[in-house]
Amino acid sequence: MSTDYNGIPIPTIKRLPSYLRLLKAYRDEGMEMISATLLADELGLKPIQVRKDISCTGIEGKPKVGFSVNGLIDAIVETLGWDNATDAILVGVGHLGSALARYEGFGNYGLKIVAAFDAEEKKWGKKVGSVPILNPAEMGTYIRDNHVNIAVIAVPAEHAQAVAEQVVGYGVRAIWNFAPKDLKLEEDVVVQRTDLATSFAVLSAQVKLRLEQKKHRSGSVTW
Amino acid sequence: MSTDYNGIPIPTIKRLPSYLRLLKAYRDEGMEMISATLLADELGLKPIQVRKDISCTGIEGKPKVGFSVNGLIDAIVETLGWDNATDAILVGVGHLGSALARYEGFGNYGLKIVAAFDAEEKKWGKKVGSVPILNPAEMGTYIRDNHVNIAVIAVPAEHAQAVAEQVVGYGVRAIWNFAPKDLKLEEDVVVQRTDLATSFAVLSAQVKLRLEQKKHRSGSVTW
DNA sequence: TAGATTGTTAATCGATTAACAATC
DNA sequence: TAGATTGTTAATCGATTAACAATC
Repeated sequence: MSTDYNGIPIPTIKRLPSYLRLLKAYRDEGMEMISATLLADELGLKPIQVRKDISCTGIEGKPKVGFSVNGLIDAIVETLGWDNATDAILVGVGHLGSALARYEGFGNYGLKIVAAFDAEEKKWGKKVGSVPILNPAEMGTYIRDNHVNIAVIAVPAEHAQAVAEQVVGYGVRAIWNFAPKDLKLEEDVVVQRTDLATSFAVLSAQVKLRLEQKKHRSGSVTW
Repeated sequence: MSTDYNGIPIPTIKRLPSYLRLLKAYRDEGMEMISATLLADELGLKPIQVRKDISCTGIEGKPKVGFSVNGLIDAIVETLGWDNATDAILVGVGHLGSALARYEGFGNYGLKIVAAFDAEEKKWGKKVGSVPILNPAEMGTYIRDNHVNIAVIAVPAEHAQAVAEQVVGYGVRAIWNFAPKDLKLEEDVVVQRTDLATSFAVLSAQVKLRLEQKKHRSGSVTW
């Protein structure tokens, strides 16, 4: 009975949104079936990897034909839990927070930012995009009354930990953290950090590596 | 001679910025030596992993004492190639692009956005933060004259591929792509995608898994 | 039918983790 | 000295990839 199921591999989960985007584009072009081979080619992946990923969604294909585009779309959406929209609050309406509040793509992910909170009094009562900005003092009431489970944190790094603890105290179970700060929270709170530094680190390290390789090569033989 | 060196493991690279942030904070508090144990504890990692990561930077520690805080900071900065600032251009000054242009943290990563380009004529000549917004027609000249190697792309998904090809044509060697689109480019162009969908996918999948586990548990035995 | 594509099982690869000797 | 911490070498774990039979 101790299945100890850890869900779908995280690398697979990270690729699912790319499949989904592509599939929706193909669907809009009227395509009904699609092969893993084509998806792989389009995304620069190996067909076998795409098939493995797809198998995680529980969808089965037909040899020689491929997979149902609509079937795959539904399966991925369901696998990611993007089928029913989840309400979330945003904390911190600075430059980044504003951009997030105005971002229209969240609907595709089943995410809806229903309210924003900011420490600056002059913002209270205003809106960012279609999202009302409220006084943080109302946060607890809001979270409890609206059964909000997810908080998007876009406050300065030095306030992130405190804000996180606060919203968790009010009942939030998952945090999407845009502040450059590693949060320490109870085990059972899901935290996902989206960090520009981390992302850029991979880019710069690769650029550096390329430069060194080029140097090495030109230093030895030219071919 | 065929070392076939692939550089530092990507998971390690992704953790380096967290170490760096923490180390800088400790340095500012006057700490001179730090142990992998403490770093690990602070970030919720295992000491052995921190030691392995640190060893990738080439820094050596002293048994019982730990590592030099300043030495580690320098080594990480150097490993990531964040030691000398790189000029980059930003393409696309929408909500997200504006937030990126105004972001003050890039200095810490050795990244400097020196110019922005946007298709909207009314933005030309204006500034976003301290970054001038220019006519995309000038992009080629700008990139070549200023030897720009990195482009940050924050245009709508449907234009991302075309913009990427364009800047690469002008000499850009690395692209930080914020558009929800997988770019197909020559092998030797470094591309890093920072995608809200991907990030959120991991969060939602984990939330979904937790809910299912909770359901299972309450369905069977309570313990 | 022949050939492309699927799904499964096994092999490989790389990162994490464990064990432990070296050392300040 | 004793004990904490390092660095290395080996074991484990998990994801990717390969091989191949099944099938439309």
